[in-house]
Order: sequence, then C-alpha cells, then structure tokens
Amino acid sequence: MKKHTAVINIGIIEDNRYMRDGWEAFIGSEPDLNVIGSFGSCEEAFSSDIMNRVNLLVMDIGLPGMSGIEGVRYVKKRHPDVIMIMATIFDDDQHIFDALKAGAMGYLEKKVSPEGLIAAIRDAWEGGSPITPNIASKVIRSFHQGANEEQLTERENQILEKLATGVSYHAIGKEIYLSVDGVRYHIRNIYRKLQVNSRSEAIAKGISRKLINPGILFY
Amino acid sequence: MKKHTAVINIGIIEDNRYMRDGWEAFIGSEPDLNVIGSFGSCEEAFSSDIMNRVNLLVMDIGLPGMSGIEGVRYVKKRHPDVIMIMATIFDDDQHIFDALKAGAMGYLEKKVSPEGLIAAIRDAWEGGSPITPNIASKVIRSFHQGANEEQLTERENQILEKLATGVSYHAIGKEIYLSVDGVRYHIRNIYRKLQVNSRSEAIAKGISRKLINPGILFY
DNA sequence: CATAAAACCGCATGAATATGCGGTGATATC
DNA sequence: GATATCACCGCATATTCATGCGGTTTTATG
Repeated sequence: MKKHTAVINIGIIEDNRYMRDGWEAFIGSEPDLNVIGSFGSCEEAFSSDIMNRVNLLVMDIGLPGMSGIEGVRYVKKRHPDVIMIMATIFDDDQHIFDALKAGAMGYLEKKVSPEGLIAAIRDAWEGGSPITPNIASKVIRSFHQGANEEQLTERENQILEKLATGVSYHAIGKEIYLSVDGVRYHIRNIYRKLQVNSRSEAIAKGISRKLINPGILFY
Repeated sequence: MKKHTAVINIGIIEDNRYMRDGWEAFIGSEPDLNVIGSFGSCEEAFSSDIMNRVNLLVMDIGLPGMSGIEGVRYVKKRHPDVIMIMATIFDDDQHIFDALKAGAMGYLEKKVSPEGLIAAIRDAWEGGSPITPNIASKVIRSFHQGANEEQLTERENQILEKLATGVSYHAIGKEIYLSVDGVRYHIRNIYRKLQVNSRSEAIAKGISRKLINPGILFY
C-alpha cells in the first residue's frame, strides 16, 4: 500500500469565476495543497492533462454543459481513485443523493468557510466524508424508518423477506413449513397493510420502509 | 413553531460507570446543557420520570438488558421528539446502520473528545447529524454504486423503474410507447445483466445497486 | 461493404401470481 | 358464553410472467 503523497494535487471545477479564483487562492495558500488546475466546466477539465495527476476534485453541481453529477459519474468510471467533493448551492435531496450515489465522497454547501473547505479536503483525503451538518442530517434521516405506519407481524416480515429473494410461494412454504395457501394468506395481509397489490410493489415499499434489507446495500 | 429552549435537558445511558460520570461532568459543565439523569441501562432510564422532560439522549449501544438499538426504537416510538446520539465503541456497519435506521440522529465513536461530544450535542440540537469522519465515510459509501458491474442502458433503467411500481408489461408498454414484446425484450436483458430471473429479484437488486430509487426512501 | 450491437416486434407455452370465498382451531375480550 | 382476531388451509380462476425462437431496423465500427 502506497503512503499518501506529501502534497495533494487538487483540481477545481466551478463556472463562477470569482468563486473559482477564491477557492484556488485559499486552497493554494496551504503548503500541502497544490491546485494543479481550475476549470469552468467538466469538458475543459476532462480534456486537460491534469486528470492523470489529480488526487482530489472540488466540483460544483450546476455547471454549463456536463453537469456536476454526470461529471462525478465520468470521473468515477475513468479515474476511480480520484476523490470528489461537491461544493454547491443545491441542498435539495435529489442533488445530494444523486451526487453521493454517483460516487462523491463529500458534499459541502457553498457558504462553507475557507477554513471549512480546507478541513473538508484534508478530511476526505484521510478517508473521511466531509458533509455540512444539515446535509448530514438529510442523509441520516433517509435511514430512518417510518414511525406510525402499520406494523407487520413477525411472520409477515419473514415472508416479505422471502418475497424479495424471488422464490415462488411453494418454495417459501417449504422453507418456513407452511402450505402454499398459508403463504398466500399472509401475503394478502402484507399487501393490505402496505396498500399494494403486487409482489413488486410490496418489495419496493418494504425496502423503502426499511422492513427488509436488500443484502447488497450495506457492505 | 416553538423556539428552542435556552437549556437542553440531556439524559445519559451508559453502563460503564467511569464513562458515564465523565460524560456527565463534561456535559454538565456547559451552562446551556443540563444533565437531568444518567443511567446504566435502558430499563432504568425508561422507567424513570425524566423521559417526559428530556430533549436529547446520549446512549451507548452495548448495554446490559435492552440493547441501545432496541432502546432507540423504543424512544422513537414513545417519545418521537427526543434526539438520540449514539456514542459507542462499535464501528461496524451493522450497528451503525441499525442505529440510524431505528432513528438515531448522530453516531460517535467513544474516543471522541469532550469538546467533540459537546459540539455534537449542540449540532444535533440545531438539526444537524453529528457523525465522526470514519462513520460518515461508511454511510456515504453505502450510497455509492458498484463501479465495474454491468451497466444498464437508459431504456433498461427506465423499464426497471416501471417494474418496481408493480404495473403489468402491458401498462409499461403503453406508458413508454412500446409493444408488450418490446418490453419483454428489455426485461430479458435486464435479467441477464443483473443475473436474476424474476421481477422480484430484479427490483431488489436494482434498488440495492441504486439503479432505481424507491420513491419513499428519500423524502 | 460486412459485421456487430442495440432496440425493437410477434408468437407460443408452462409456470407463477392475485384474489375471491369458504373453512378450522386457538386465544383473548367483554 | 358470545364475539372477535389471528394464523392457517383449500379451491377455483383470470391475469401476468418467464423464456425460447425467429424476425427487422438503425447505428456505429472496422
């Protein structure tokens, strides 16, 4: 395992000139942070030669041309070791989750202080995930389960989990020592409680309500 | 909307006496933080009268009797406005995600500094989610999509999303102006790429690979 | 120009699912 | 002791799904 380089090579992608220059100045003033390129769009950045040397990118989301989200996907695919931190004015759920799903390690609001930005870069470089508190809050909340929704019984949860694996009613019955019609009985009740009328919806809703874990999700 | 009270009423649940007293002393030394009770187990805490006055709980996970996770579920159900911060030695994924899913707002490692603990309490009280960097990293990573897995085309993703809603092939075809057999064609390919052979598995795998969002998950 | 890959369409068939209705036995509530 | 709720079993039927095989058209690549 290679040790961290002494200096972190940083790239900036941000279309607002003032913002970009400000970041560059602040980051560059740190002895161990080296801004090797700053660009106004993903296209400019990705066609430059810095992509093979850069260690960490600070990116905006609202960019002309290729959006920051698409940019994250691009980088993640072609340069999987590059760490990306989003710094943006968007604090809506969709942007946040899209960016994180695409592979960003951090997500900052643009109003972050220079010191905060520097700290975030170091934090990400050490393997952490810098996210400003109210973004963190949204992320954490996305894990919370619905509170006063209709509860499933133990048996129903058990069967719901089996449903998600794709096996037939017959196979479910065999696994839990129940007749096919017994399985059907519980499934009816599950559908009623979740207010759905298909196996597919039950699974989708069950997962989104955290009643079942798709195995791969948390590795 | 009621303004935040000037003083935050805090409860502590931690079985290690030294740890508990340490926390109580540190937290209590802040003028705006008021420790109104500290307990060695959930049972003790929940049967006390502080539960109706407490604003924020700092809890361990590894507790005798009712575990911290169960404790979180209990509190979330009966006192949904109480904010919970877990402070624990467990940094494995299962404990973290279980606690967050159950409703904890923050997750700290026990080695957190007193200043860090105080900051975390204030942060949580302001609506943030205090999590130490390497915990944050795990949470963020759980959002990342698998990199070199077989990609679905745009059309396939579109259809996979429809599949999760539970509608029939016929209905899917109508929605996206495609024949039933055209729908079938894409579904075959989706199954092959995801290595499944049922609609249920495709949905479960699609969600866990973040190819589709169950609508309710991110609110 | 040949070839390949993606995106469709059609048909056929056995398997699985959704749902309605009618049962039984156990437990709990009033 | 009547009533209700839960967990199960059985049967019947229309609908939907999974999958195999053979097509066409468009678009990119060599």
